[in-house]
Amino acid sequence: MARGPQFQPVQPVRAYQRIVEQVEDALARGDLAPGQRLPSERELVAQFEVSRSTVREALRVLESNGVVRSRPGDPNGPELLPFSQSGLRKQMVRLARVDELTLAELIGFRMIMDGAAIQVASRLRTPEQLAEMEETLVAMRAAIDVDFAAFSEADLAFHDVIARISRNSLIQTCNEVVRGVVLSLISDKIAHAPNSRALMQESLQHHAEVVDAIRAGDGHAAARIARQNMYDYYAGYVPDPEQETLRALIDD
Amino acid sequence: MARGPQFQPVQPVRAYQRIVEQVEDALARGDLAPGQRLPSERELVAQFEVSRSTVREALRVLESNGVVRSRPGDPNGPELLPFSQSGLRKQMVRLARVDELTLAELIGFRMIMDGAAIQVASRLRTPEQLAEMEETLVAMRAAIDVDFAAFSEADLAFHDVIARISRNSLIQTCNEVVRGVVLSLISDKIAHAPNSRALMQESLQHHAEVVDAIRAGDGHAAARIARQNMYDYYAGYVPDPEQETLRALIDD
DNA sequence: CAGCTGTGACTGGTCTGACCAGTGGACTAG
DNA sequence: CTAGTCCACTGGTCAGACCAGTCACAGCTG
Repeated sequence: MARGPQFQPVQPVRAYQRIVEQVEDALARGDLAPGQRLPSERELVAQFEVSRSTVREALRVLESNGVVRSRPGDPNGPELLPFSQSGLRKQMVRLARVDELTLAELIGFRMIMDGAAIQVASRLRTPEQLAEMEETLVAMRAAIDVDFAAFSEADLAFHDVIARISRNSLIQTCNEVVRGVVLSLISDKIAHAPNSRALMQESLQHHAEVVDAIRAGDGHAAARIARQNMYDYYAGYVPDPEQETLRALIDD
Repeated sequence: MARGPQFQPVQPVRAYQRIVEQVEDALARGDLAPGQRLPSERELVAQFEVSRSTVREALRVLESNGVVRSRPGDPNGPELLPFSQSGLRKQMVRLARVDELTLAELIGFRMIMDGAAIQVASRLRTPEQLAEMEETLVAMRAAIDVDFAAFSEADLAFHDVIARISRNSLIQTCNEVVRGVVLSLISDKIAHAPNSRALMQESLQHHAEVVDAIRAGDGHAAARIARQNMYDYYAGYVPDPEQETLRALIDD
């Protein structure tokens, strides 16, 4: 069993892929920057010396990856977009939809992420950021009198602040994405629950306790309360056997 | 300020986008499954009643998202792929390349996720699964004498077992993806470090301690050791100011 | 002079039709 | 039943065309 050179499977490189690579490389090198424009399709045809179909396929790929945006009629050509996490978000949504994640997995994930973020935040937060958190609490209280959508939005703002304080945008993105998926699965049930107002009030109460713990600098307690809150909030929609797995996440 | 109906900005929907949507929806609904084949491009032209350019642009988008793969000459048509992490990875790498994600964020994310998974695993693990973990330790020890790549692979197997025990495939996937991204960023430096062998040995030692703690049922300690290990392993590659943020993650 | 408007060059979106190299299943010869 | 040949069909690429829409600008209006 002589161990020869490690050959790689070779697949043909399509013309449009090379265009994509060239654009992305130029972007990574800084030769192109977000906000700038790409030449028009017909101009690219001339520069790359390929047909318009090929150029367009490359542009479609770039567009789907959130690198550029083409608008018909724009004389300035396709726009190079600022880097955003929307592509990452799209992929995660796909993961959630295709991989048949259970609600329990999604909620468990959030319990972990949100708990961790809160724990870190309670250590790193400045007084100003604490005040910011308290403002979002006020907004949540006001939103209860509007409707569930408003409350949900205010809740999102709260978690946003937390994630920002924890200085980890990856946590923030993952949290937002998973939160969105969870809500898309069960927001109807929650909104139409007869006791939805009571649920919101309880959730607000829990959030306030979290902030109290953060103010006291007890990240441990803050995280635990947050996980408990999430469990109380969502566990009812999870099948019994999986509830136990979730309960294992509450304590630490 | 009458609050009328909430209008949304309307952007034209391209024909190829609708094709992408239809395919993805069919996939999400289960009407299409990975492994199956899509009709040939010319057949799709007939079904969607659009031109081949449009069909092809849709296929390029799907291909770039990791949904299908087209091979020239294949009479069976484009293949529907199982979900893979490559899309997620690609997006993260993209963000990491332009500093939208820092190494510290990626590592912090792993510390949290891996720690949480280990904590849950120490509660849910069966004796058989504990044995499985110990096997991966043996494999890691053996791999030290081969090279860094082998060690890295064995390390991956360890974390795989952990994630599986924690019964949360979302954690598992995220962990693997981020791990891959981190390695792609710094594996060179680690592999060529003069003390790479010592690093591997130390890492193995830490892993063994984690397993010990899991065996003892002390998930708390296990998670802490795991985070400490990850910090020791990677912190050297992180700029000083961000190291502090990471240290905040170690304790709980 | 400022402001509005009409116009036209040009954009991206889509379509048609064509050619090529390569694939793989069916068919054939052994 | 196997080994080899062949060809229908595939995806990749190209060329050229039309359309609706956009934006910059020239020219008109006040």
